[in-house]
Amino acid sequence: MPELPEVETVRRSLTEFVRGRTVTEVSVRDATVLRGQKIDDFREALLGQTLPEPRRHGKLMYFPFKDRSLIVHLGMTGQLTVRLTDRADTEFTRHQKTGLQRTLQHPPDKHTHISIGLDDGSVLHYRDIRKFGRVYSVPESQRDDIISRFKLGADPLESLFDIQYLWSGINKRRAPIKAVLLDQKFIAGLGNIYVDEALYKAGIRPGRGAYRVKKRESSALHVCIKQVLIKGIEAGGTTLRDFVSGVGESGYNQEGLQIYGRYGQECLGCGHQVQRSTYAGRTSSWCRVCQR
DNA sequence: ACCTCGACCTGGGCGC
DNA sequence: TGCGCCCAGGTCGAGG
Repeated sequence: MPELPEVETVRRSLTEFVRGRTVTEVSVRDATVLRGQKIDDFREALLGQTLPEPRRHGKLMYFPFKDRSLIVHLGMTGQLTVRLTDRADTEFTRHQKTGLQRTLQHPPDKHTHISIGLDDGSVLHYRDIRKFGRVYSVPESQRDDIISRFKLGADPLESLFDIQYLWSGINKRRAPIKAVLLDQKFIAGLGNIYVDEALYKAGIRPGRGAYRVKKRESSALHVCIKQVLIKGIEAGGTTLRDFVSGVGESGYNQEGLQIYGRYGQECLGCGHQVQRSTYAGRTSSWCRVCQR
C-alpha cells in the first residue's frame, strides 16, 4: 500500500478535518506499533496538543507540534482515518474522479490499535492489520531533525532530488537499480509499485547494476520517477487491497498501472510476455523488449 | 561500506 | 468446509 502517493493522499484528505483540533483523548488497544514507547508517556505527550496541518517526507507523515511531533509510518497495511460525528458509519460520497464511492468509516475493530479523540468529537483512528507500521511521539519538531532521525534520503518531489542527486547516488552502486531505488536512505518514498512503474517508463531493466545506468538514462529516470508519483497522487493512490485515504476512500491508480504485477500477461507496449524476477527480496515485473 | 536475507504480522487466494 | 502453502505495498538487524 503506502508509498509516497498513498501517504500524500492521506495527508491531504486529513488536513481539513484535523488542522486546529485539540487532542482530548488517547486510547491504545495494542501497543505493538508504539515500538517500545510507554503507553502513558505516549498519551501524556499528545493530550492537549493542537494538531497542525500534517506534513510528509517520503512515506513518513508527521504532525509538528510546538516542541515535539507525532509521527506515523503506515508500514504495509496501516490506515490513518478520521471518523466524523456528522457522517454515517458507512455512506456513499462523491469521489473527485471516480464518482460515487462507499467510504470506510466504522467503529474501532480488532485492528484499530490507536484512537485519538479530538475536541469536536471526531476521532483519528490508526488501524493496521499486519502491524508493520509505527506511531511515535518524538521530542523533535523541526523537519530536519525528523528526517535525520530516520536517516531519510531526498523526497523525490522536493528540489533536493534533482538530476545530479540521482546520478551521483546510482553511478557507483553495484546493486540492481531496483534495489537502489528502494533504498529509503537514498530516495525516500519509492516502494515496489512505483519503482517498477518508473523503470518501465524509463526503459531500464530492474536487474541492471545501478552503475551501468548511463547518464542520459538516469536523467530520463529522474523525470519518470516524478511522473509516476504525481500520477499516483492525482489518482488518489493505488488500492490493491487495504489502502484508503484519510476519509476512507479507495484510490484508483491501480487501474493505470503499466507494469507492476502484470507478470505473465502481455506487455502493454509491445505485446511480449511480461517477466518476473526478484531483486532485494521484492517481486519485479518487467519487459525484456521495452526495458534494456 | 555495501548487499542480501530472514524476521516481523495477518489475511486472502488457490490447490487438494 | 478445511487445511496447507504461497503471496502481499515496508523496514530493520544480522551476517557475508
